[in-house]
Amino acid sequence: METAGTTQNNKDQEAGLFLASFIEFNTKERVENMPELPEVENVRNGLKQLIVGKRITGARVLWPNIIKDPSVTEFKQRIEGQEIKDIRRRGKFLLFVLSRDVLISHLRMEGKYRLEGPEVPLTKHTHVIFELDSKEELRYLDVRKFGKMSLVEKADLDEHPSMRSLGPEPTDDTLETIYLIKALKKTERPVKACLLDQKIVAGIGNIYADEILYDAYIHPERKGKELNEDEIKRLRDSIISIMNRAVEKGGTTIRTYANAYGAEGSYQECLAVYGRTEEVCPRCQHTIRKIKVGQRGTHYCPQCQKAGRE
DNA sequence: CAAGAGGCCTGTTAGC
DNA sequence: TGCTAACAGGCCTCTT
Repeated sequence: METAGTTQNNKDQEAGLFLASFIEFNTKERVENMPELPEVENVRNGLKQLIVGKRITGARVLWPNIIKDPSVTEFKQRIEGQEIKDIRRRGKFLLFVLSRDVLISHLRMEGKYRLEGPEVPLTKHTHVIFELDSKEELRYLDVRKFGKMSLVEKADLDEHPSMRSLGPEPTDDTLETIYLIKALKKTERPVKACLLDQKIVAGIGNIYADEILYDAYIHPERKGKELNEDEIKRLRDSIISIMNRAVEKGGTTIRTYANAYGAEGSYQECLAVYGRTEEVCPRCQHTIRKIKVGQRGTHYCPQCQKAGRE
C-alpha cells in the first residue's frame, strides 16, 4: 500500500490531482476506499475543473486488461486528438465525453486519476496515461488492476453493455417507489444483495448499502419479497437521503492525499455502522455486528434492524 | 429468466 | 520468524 508521506514524491502528489483515498477507520478494521456513486461524483467534479477543454494528444496503455473494448490498438488510435468536452457519471461509471466518443471508466475498488506533469515519475500502479495538449498527463492508477475502460461512439453509449442494464439513479426524480416495490417483491434474494444489484438501482456499493439499511431499520438478510410496502417506501427514502447526503459531503474518505481542489470527502463522519464492528450503535447502544450476506461483509445493528418484522 | 459461481488482481493477514 | 494460503471486493461471463 502506498503511504502519504514518503518525502520525495509527496510534493508532487500534492501538486497534482489525487482524487484518491484509503480509508482507515481504526486499528481493528482498515478498509480501502471503494468508489461508489458519491465518490465517483466527487472525482467527476474535480476532474471537470481540471481537464475539460483539453485535448488528448496520445495514450499509453501499460496494463492492457484495463481496456475492455475496443482493442488496445484501436483504443489508442481513436482517442488520440479528441477533446474532452465534458465529464459525466452514470451509477459508478465515470463518462468522459470526447469530441466523437465517450470514454467509459469504472474505478472498481481502487482506481484513481492523477493529473501530473510528465516529469513526475510513474508509480508501479500507473496503468494508463493520457497525454494532454496542456503538457500534462492524466494518469490512471489502480493497485488491483480491476478498473475497466471502454471507448464507444456517443450514439452507442446507452446500448453499451455497461450502461444498458443499469437501473435508475437513486434520486427522488428517478427512483420510483412503485418500481422498487415491483423489483423487490418478486425476489428471494436478501435485500442487501438487491441494493448492490446495479440493475435494480445504480450506484450503491457495500458502504452505502449498509448505511441505507441501517437508516431504514431493515435487517440486511431479509428477503426482498418479505418486505412490506411501507418498508420498501422507507427503504426508498433512505436510499435517496443517504446518497444525497454522501454526495453533498463529497463521499467517504478517511485518509486522502491533499490536492489543489480539496476534493476529499467527509461522509466518514456520518457512517453509523460501516467499519464500526463491535462499536456502539448511535441509536440504541447495542453492539454493531459484522456478518456475511451474499459473500459481502455486512455491518448492522441487531437491535435496530430485526430479522423479523421490525 | 434469475441467481450463483468463477475469474480478474494484489496487499494484507491469518495460520502454520 | 518466515513462509504460504486465504481473503476482499465490483462487475462480467459462464453455468445451472
